[in-house]
Order: sequence, then C-alpha cells, then structure tokens
Amino acid sequence: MLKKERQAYILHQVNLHNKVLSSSLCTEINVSEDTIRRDLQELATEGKVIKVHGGALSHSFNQVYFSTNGVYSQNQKKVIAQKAISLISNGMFILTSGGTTILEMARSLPPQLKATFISGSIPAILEYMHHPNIEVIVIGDKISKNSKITIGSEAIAKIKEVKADICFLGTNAIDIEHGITDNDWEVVQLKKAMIESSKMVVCLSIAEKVNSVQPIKVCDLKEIDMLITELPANDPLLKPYCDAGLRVV
Amino acid sequence: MLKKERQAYILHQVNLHNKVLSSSLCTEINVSEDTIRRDLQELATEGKVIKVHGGALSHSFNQVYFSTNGVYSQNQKKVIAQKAISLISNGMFILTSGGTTILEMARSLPPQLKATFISGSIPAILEYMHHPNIEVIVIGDKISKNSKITIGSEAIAKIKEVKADICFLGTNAIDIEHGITDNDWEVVQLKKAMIESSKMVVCLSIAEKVNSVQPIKVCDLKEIDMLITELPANDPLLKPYCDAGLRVV
DNA sequence: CAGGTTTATGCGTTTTTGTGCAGGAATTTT
DNA sequence: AAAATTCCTGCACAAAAACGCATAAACCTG
Repeated sequence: MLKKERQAYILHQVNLHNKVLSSSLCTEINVSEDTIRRDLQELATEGKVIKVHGGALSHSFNQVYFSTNGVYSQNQKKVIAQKAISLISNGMFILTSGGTTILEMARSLPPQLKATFISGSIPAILEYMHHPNIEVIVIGDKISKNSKITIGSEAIAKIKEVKADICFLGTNAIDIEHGITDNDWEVVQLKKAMIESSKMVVCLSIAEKVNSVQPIKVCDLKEIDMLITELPANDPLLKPYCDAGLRVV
Repeated sequence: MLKKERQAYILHQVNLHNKVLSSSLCTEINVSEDTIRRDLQELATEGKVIKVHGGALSHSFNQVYFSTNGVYSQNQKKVIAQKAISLISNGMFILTSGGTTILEMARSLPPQLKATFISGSIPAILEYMHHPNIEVIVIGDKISKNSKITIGSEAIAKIKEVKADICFLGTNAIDIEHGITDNDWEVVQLKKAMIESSKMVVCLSIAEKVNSVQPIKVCDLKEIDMLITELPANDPLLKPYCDAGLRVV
C-alpha cells in the first residue's frame, strides 16, 4: 500500500469515527507502529487531524466537546426560553427553579409582561428584579452556595403555601424510565414542592440532557405536563415523551 | 478510551449538569479515581472547570455579574465598613438591612470570618454569597424594586423569629431630636422589626446624613446602641450623640 | 545504466506519558 | 472527637513516542 493511499485511508477513518488508535491502525494496514505514527504526525502538521497520545482525533471532535463560549449551549437555551415565554400571560403566578436555562428565560421576558414570579434562586431573582412590570416574590431560607438557591424546610413550607399557574423547572436530566432526576438532594426537595404547588409543570431541557439520568429522583414523567427543548416538537428523540402523554414543544 | 477523549467527556458532563462527582465519573468511564482526579486537575488548570472536593463544577454557572462602581462617597463608606467589621466575631448571627454602606461592609468581610448573615437585601445577599465561610439566610417576601429588599408582613414575621447578636442598619437620616428616620414606609417597618430582634443595634451613616431628617420615623436614638460614621469618635459633630448615650465609633 | 541521492520503512533503545496502587495527610461528615 | 471520604505523593509498570540507525526501494542524472 502506498503512503498517500494509507494516509487517505487513515484520514477517512478519523473523519468517520472521530478517533483512531495507532495500535488498531497498524494491525489493519499491517505496517509498523512507527509508520502509523509518522503518518499521523504528517497529517497533524497539515492540520488534518489532531494527534494525541495513542492515536488521533478529528477536528469536529474538538468542536463538539470543547465549547469556548460563556454559558454552555446558550443559543439552544435562547430558543427554549422563547418557547417557555409564549406560555406566560398577564396576571399569572409563576414558580421557577434556578439554572442557566431559567436565567435565559428571565432575561428574555418581554418588557410589557405583567406577572408575578416566585423563586428562591438568587440569580433568577436578580433578573426578575430588573424587569419593569414583574412582581417578584422571594422564597426565603438558607442559601446553598453551590446552587445559589434558598433551600430548607422554610423554603419548602413557603412554596407549599402558594398555588402557581405554571412552574418552570430547569431540568438536569430527563429519562423515560427514571423521569426527572437531579444531583443535589436539597434542590430536589425544593423541586418536588414546586411541582406540587403548581397547576401546570413545565420542564425546560436542552436536547443533550434528554435521555440522561442523575442520582436523585425528582418525579415521574406523569407528574409533569410539558417538555420544552430546542428541537421541533416532532423530533424523533422526543417521540417517546409524546407517547408518554407529555405535551412536547 | 484516550485521555483527551475522556477529558472531553468529563467537560461535557460538567457543562451539562453543572457539577460532577469524581466517584460517579470513575464508575461511568471505568478508570481509577486517581485518573479522574488528574483529569479534573488538568481541566481546572486550563480553566475549563472548577475543581472542588469530590468532583468539579462548571465555570459558567458560578459567575454572577455585579457592578461596584458609581457608589456615592465610597471611600467614606469603606472606612465605616472597617469599623463595623471590627464588631463582628466568629459564630455571630447578624441582621443587616440594605443600602450601599452595608454593601461595602459585605464586600470587605475578611475571608476567614465565620458568621451567619440574615438579610432581605438582594445586593447584600449577593455579596455574602461570594464569601467562603459565611452562612446566608434570606428573608423572603415580595421585592421592593426601589430598595431591592424584600418587604411585607412575611418578611417582618420572619425577622421577629430570630434573635441576632448585632443588627447593622444602613441609615438614611439620623437626628438628635427625631432619631432614625427614613423615606420608605415598608422599609421602615422592616427596620423596626430588625431593631426589635437584635441584642445590639448599630447604625452606619456617613457624616453627611448626620443631623438630617426624613419623613418616616424608624426609632428613637435610645433604641440604638452604636453609631458608626467615617469621622473619628471625638468629632464635635458627633458629640451630641455621645451625650445621648450612644457608643460612637 | 551505474552510482549517488532521496524517500519510505522497520528495528532496537531510550524517554516520555498514562495509569493504577499504597500509604499517609487533609477534609468533610457524623 | 471519631469515622469516612477524598486528596496527595511517590513509585511501579506498561504503553506509546522519540531517536538513531539500517535497509531497501524509488528516483534522478549525467
């Protein structure tokens, strides 16, 4: 096999699988590992692949995983925020959790909207506070510095006193089998209370989090009414959730 | 699995869920915990994640915007803040109102101080939240957008439930004859409750506000224990307050 | 086409890198 | 204060890379 031919093959494999191991290549093509390494070296200096210890990675690999922009997946979250906002009408009482998706929604609220937002998330409260026509009710209690949200029995008791029109949950993981799950026990307690205190529960989740699971369970799918992602409602990824009875937007 | 690949996966997880545990990662990827820790270490030095005991946090999540410029008489307020801080010792429960002077104090708290701060002022809470060793208790209720503080009967009821060691009041006007006065009825109600709920009441006031009067009365001079201004304690302006029985610092 | 030159490849040795493990220190939780 | 995690440090070991060298094929070139 010619050198050029071999390199073309390698490049093809890299682009196909996003990664190659030099060890597997050298048995495939039946040349020594040195040769493979030299090929990868060349392809790397030409910028065709990214060489790493043990093999090489495709360029798209890096693009996918190493997001350099500030908030992760911000554009998707903007789309979600817009969909969520379309559910809100004047005069509503709205409970919200924390999280960057909720924050994005808070920032995008139309200025003429008049509604009452109830939350214990300090960053979210900050955003609501800047809005000219929104009433903000703060859920008080001890602050969890990790999640920047008030947590504890007081907070839960206060949430149980309200009956909101909509509850928007920033979702950490959602899965057909395990429902909504999260990774912070205190926050989960809070979300449970919020779900109970709302006529309608809306989950906001970027598509990447759909079909993922976290250690602590918040609730079953049947307890939530609507799922909002950045994908169109008819995306096949969301089909199972439609079938499970959720309104998917 | 290649090292880079693994790190990309980890980063992805961190960005998705805002937090990862090294223990769960190491079972997911099936490598030793040391390897995970080394990966997190690397990602942390590259600034991609924030490493903490037991795992890592997403960077984008932790940044809460706050502006510090444009505060009136900031230098005087820094002096006042320092004097106020000298009153605080470890383990204390401290009630604070809002206002820029209180904010300046919040920013200047020494990092090793361990205390519990109770407040309904959102800007103050933000500052306390950034502090490594301070517990923050939020007084919940409706937010007053003018004063950026929670107001209402709920807030007052919650304040009455505590007995703080010190209460720091950002003061709007103080006068020998009329005592502490202010211009927002709701805020005044709150301050009254705070005064009642504290063993010691400390007024922070820039000298400019000394001997001025506002429409609504908070309390008489005899209800406060200490007055802090940027002036030295023996300044003639403060003499009448000394004579009235206040500790002037 | 003979002889020199370049290019491509493989081999053995030495370095470097990646990983896991053991212990003791540090930190968190109870 | 005690118990349980998590972290760090040094070490061992294996895999991979780097380097120098040898060989041979390919390719000039007069």
